[in-house]
Amino acid sequence: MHLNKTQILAVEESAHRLLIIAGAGTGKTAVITQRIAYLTQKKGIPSRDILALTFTNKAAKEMQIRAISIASELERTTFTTFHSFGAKFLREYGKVMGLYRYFTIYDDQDQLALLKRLYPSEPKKQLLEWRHLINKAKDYALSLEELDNYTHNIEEFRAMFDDYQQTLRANQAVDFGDLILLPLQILEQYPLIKAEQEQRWHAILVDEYQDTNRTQSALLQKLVGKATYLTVVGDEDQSIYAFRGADTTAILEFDTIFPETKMIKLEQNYRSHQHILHIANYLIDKNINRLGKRLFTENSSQKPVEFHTFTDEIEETKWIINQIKANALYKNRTTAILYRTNAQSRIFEKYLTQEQIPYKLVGAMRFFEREEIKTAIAGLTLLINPYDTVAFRRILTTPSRGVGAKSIEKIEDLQKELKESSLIDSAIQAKLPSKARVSIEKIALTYQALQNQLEENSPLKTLLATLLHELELFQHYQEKDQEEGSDRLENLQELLSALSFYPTGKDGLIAFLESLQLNQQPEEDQEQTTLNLITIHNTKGLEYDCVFLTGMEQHLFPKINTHSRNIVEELEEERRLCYVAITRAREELYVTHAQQRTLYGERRYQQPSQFLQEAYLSEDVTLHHHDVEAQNNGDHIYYIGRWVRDEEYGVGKILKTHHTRAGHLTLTIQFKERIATFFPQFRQLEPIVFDGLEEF
DNA sequence: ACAAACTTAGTTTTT
DNA sequence: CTAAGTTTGT
Repeated sequence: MHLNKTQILAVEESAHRLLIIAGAGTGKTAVITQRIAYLTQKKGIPSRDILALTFTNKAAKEMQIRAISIASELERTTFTTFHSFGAKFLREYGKVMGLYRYFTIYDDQDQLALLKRLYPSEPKKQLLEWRHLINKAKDYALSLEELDNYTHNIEEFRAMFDDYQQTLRANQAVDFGDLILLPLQILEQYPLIKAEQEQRWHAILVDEYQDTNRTQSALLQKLVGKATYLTVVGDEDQSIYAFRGADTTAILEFDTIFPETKMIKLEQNYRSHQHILHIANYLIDKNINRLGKRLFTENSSQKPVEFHTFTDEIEETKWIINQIKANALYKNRTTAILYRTNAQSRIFEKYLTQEQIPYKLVGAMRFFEREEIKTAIAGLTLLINPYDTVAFRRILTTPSRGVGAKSIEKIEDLQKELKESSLIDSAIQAKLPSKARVSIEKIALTYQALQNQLEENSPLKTLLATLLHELELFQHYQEKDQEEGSDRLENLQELLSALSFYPTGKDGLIAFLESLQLNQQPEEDQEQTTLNLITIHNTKGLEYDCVFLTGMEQHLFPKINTHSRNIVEELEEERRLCYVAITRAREELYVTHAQQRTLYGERRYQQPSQFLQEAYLSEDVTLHHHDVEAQNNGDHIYYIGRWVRDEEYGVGKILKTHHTRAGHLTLTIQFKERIATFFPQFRQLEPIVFDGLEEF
């Protein structure tokens, strides 16, 4: 691996606090992995005392593989996500917070299910808001007093929060927020554990630091001792998860949190060619809130970036697919069609299927979020966490077993009274309608048998197969598959085979469940597939030879909630998102928009995205029209003195027409309020005929 | 307790 | 337009 001068500086920096600002495609993974190797080899830090934290399991795995390929002793280094780290920490130290080793991890769905059970009559909107506030409180480590500022009904919210928290604990469950917050609280409250942890890690490296939330940042501070080498790598321009609690102040103010920080910027990009990088730089420069950097490349200029205008989304799709067909000759080339919202993938799927072109739809529905998988997981969870009411409820109600809301409430109430008794034991003792009673007894018997199997160390695969069979889940989902033509049974089969890689017994099962709850299941490599359909958010960290950035239309991208208080901040985040999209491309970039599009079953006129204007640099971009009318008339529809109506500025008169060096038309127009110059195809502009009206 | 009819709201989502 | 959620009827 050849490193440039700056990269070497970053790898060998001896400061204990190092902030590496690494722009897109500047080789940050190479730098982190090389630095880990350097720390072990030159600074004498044992490889097992190094902790590398990432946000996704994929990134952790990738980093681990690369590190080990540099130095095999790095297989002892811990590469993990913040959340897995938290989970592991809690399995070890959670006891002080009343958590047993077998606790369950609740995802967003489970959280909502729990809230819904606590407050069955509250409208969904309220529950969603509460969940949002709960997560916010945990992500930002807010005190209850601070939290009061976020809600109108303080009393009600506090009571709800208490309820929620107590139920979580009674269930022996934690949510994602707890995975970070509880370790932080343990470190705050137990100085002995803190002292132990400070010694534990001699070096900590954090990837994608721009995505840390406040709690993660606070946890990091607790793990870092004076002698710890702390290295964080990030890029504020690629922070696209603010809406989920990521807080760029962590990276922007890193040096105030950790004094005597050395900052190194990696600005040489090895991924994209010059035209692509130019427009990316030009666009992101419109953001105010950044540390500021300018990527450059020595990659020679190739094909300019192409901007394409279509009459509607069908034309857009057809053209893109033709383009892909034409380029199919190049093998080993990766291509991606990017869009802002998942719904946009549909039309591409439709036409690609029609043309029989294979593609991969990335990240639409995650494996472990599928209903049948969640049910199977619930079944297994109940086996090791007999207090998990969310899992219990799922098992009791899928398939329909004659056990309804009333019965479940009775069982849970009884369980609360009996305290130590498991939910299933409580169910046996509860007074229930006969139909429910029969179902419960069957379930109890099944669990008795499974419990035995688990203790006898039967293979987990056999165990799950028994569970699915005895609880009639195989049958249930087979029927569903026939009804709706789904592949649920197939997914269950996949789950079974995944299970065969885990050791037997409780520990194996805990490990398996945790890997599912934290989305650690291996997935195939997206970049290997030739054609990918993917949302821009999902492309972070990925790169493609050829990128189609589609649906570049105002209100679709940027997509901004008009009720929002921080429109400016949201717009900046959208701009960063666009920056991420552009910088995914290695060789070819096509940016497309349609003038009309059907959204929510309604035909709408779409204005071109403001980002088209903001990224347009005439020497790097060529413009293309696929509008039949405009092509026929050429430039003739716009001439000096002609009146036009612009969607934003209203009516105006063309003062000047001009052709750029690249041959594109610009118009200078006198509007009522101002004079403006722009490319007509970037605006919703139409020539108008006046009946002798010269005045505005 | 469950299924069928009706209403309603539509970003992005690493863990 | 659709998918998901709510209400209504058996």
